[in-house]
Amino acid sequence: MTRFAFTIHATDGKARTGTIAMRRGEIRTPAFMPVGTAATVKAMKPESVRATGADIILGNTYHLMLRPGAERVARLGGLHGFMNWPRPILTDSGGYQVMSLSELRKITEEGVTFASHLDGSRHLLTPERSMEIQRLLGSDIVMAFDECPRADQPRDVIAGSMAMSMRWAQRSRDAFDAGGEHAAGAALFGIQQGALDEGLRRESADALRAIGFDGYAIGGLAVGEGQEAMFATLDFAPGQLPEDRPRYLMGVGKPDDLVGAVERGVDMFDCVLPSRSGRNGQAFTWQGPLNLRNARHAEDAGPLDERCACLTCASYSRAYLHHLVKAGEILGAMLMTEHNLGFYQQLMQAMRDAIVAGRFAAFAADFRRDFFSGEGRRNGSRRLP
RNA sequence: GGACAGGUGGCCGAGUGGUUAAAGGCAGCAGACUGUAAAUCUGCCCGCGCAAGCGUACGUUGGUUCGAAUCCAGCCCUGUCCA
Repeated sequence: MTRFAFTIHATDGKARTGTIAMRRGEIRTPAFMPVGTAATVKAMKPESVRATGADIILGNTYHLMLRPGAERVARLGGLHGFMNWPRPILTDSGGYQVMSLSELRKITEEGVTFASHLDGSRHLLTPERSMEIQRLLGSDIVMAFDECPRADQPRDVIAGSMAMSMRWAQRSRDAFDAGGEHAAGAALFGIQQGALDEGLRRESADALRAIGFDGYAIGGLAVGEGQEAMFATLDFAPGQLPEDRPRYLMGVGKPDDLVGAVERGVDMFDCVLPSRSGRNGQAFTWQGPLNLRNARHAEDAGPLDERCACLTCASYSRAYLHHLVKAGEILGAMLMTEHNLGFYQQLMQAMRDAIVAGRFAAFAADFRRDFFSGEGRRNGSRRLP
């Protein structure tokens, strides 16, 4: 059985398309991975997530260790069976929560102590414990435990944080490798840090390369620096990482972020945006984002997007979705999430096709023209008679 | 017919002499959301004005007072109970 094999099928400029073969299934790249933090992609059944075209989803170490608990998931046979998602799962290490729950944690060289956001109880997360939790969950792609610092920190703070994350990367590697049977079937990704600084990114990449990982993530971006700064960093960061390994830009992003990042050599993405925005009434379309709460959709009988092949667009009007969203109906969140995740997967497929066809630049230009046309915001595609 | 209770901005509902264009909630109108403490959060929400400000406004009419949504009187209306 293939543990982990990344094959690049075609390249176009810096953009690449390929597949990652793993025991639980194949991942087409560039890939978008829906986020299922608490063993669920919110508002979606796993079958529906798969139907959108997702090959892999995320789970989260911090959230699952608090509830229902990693050992409990292990006793129940692992995360895949527990949540009925038989395909690959990537688990984040809890590194992001070091930032997002900053008011509830304390960092030392040993690890991070969190006060649970659920009941205030204290929990120590170390590289070793993070690896153990991800093993208990049965993760297919395990992420090294890192610190994801905010973007607005001084350079020496970023440098110190990055250096510690690299030491934690080595400890993650060692702990993962001691995982026996699980390590024989799963992959481990290292995470590059260094914020927007090319030199720090280089140091981080070299440190990770020396340790050796199955894939390399670019962390610490999309944390408030803005798209221009993120792209400026992505102009060099992917190239610092091994060319024959997948590059995963963590936590990104908006549709135009994805296109710009693929253009710069990124292979994998995850983001809560399509699922969260869906629950909050925002739909992504080829013509840009739509806020379905807006009154102008109230009598629009057309679909969210004429070009979208998702199940929501096949059967439900903007008018109906507007009603559901305004009324706070659960179905609104479900249909909107299904559309957004479907749209993201169609975007990824379109990028893969464009790379194979050797016309990625043209695709990106067309995409931006339409996405920023404002058509999506302007008016409905069809009116009630 | 009588006795109580009450009439506040689209709705519900605080306020009970001045700092009240009037709390708060809902509805409405927009905006945000990027390795998920989020089916969440933020702003606007009487009219005119960019603003300062001006004009209207707490059932209604009149009165007390320097000043009233707040006190007094008449009237109108609503609810509950009694006949």
